[in-house]
Amino acid sequence: MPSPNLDDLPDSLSHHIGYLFVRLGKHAQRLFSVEIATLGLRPPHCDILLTLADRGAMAQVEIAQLLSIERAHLVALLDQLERLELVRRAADPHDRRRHAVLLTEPGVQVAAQVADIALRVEDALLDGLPVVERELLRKALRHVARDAEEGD
Amino acid sequence: MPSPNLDDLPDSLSHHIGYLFVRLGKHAQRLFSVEIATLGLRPPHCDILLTLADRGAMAQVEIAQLLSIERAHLVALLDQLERLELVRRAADPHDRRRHAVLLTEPGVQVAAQVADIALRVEDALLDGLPVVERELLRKALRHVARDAEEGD
DNA sequence: TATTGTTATACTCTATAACTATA
DNA sequence: TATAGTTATAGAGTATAACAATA
Repeated sequence: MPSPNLDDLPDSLSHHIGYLFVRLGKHAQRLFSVEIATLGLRPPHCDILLTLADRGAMAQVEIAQLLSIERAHLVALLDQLERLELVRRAADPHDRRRHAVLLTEPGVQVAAQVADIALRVEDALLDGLPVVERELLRKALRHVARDAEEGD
Repeated sequence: MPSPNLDDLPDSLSHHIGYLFVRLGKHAQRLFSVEIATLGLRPPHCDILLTLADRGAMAQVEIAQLLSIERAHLVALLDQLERLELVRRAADPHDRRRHAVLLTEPGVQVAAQVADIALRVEDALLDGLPVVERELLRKALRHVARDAEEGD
């Protein structure tokens, strides 16, 4: 569903930074979701692929903690990625409870495509914002996101 | 579930403005949801209360369009608000298909409480950000949110 | 005993189609 | 015909509890 006109909303919403975060988060997700749907993926799949591309093999519990995905939910996501042959679960020789999850050859390539799509989406999202302000925005968002961790 | 440490994530996520929007949107929702839960409310209920406080009586279809809530979903939300006696549906004399939705006396008071909670949540969210940067952030977010409307 | 992966369950949000009563 | 409110259904995200295998 499209976003409503910002100026028709009450000021208590349209000027509220928390509301704007929620609204823009949904908008960004929507733009990104449309693009990656062509690859048969949804956002959490992409978080996993990008993380494995960066970190190499990880246990499921490690992926879950890092990405704030419930251990229980991750199971189905990895099943789907395995069915697409983008990741595989290997035995961990040191701890037979664990599965080492890693990218396959096509998984590496799709992860690169996803990173590319992410850049294009950010560009579309911030089209009207001058580059200098864009970088100030990035800095401010990272600042607030770091502060948010303290309260957890 | 708490947010993971930003710096443990791959740069493709931790520096991506779209990802930060999604992440901060969820964080803001979580903070706000905890506060309003004491009133028996969830975020969409609050959007409705604040809108009615600003606009006065509205038809359901108008609320739905303004807040990007599905007409079908709005029905249950209003049922819940009616059960809490915060809004009521009145007959529209000009069009008997329409219901004029309006705040009750307690509804007006709760809407004011919600607006107050929203301000406190924003303050908690942006605790570490200097006021000047806070206003620059608000301006940038509103800019991006307005641009987003064009693509809809 | 605690941890890893798994299954099952439930609630919210979102999206869609179809029904009714009115226009 | 089209619109307003309603009902029902389904997918996705999130949260919780409980189980088997392993540490």
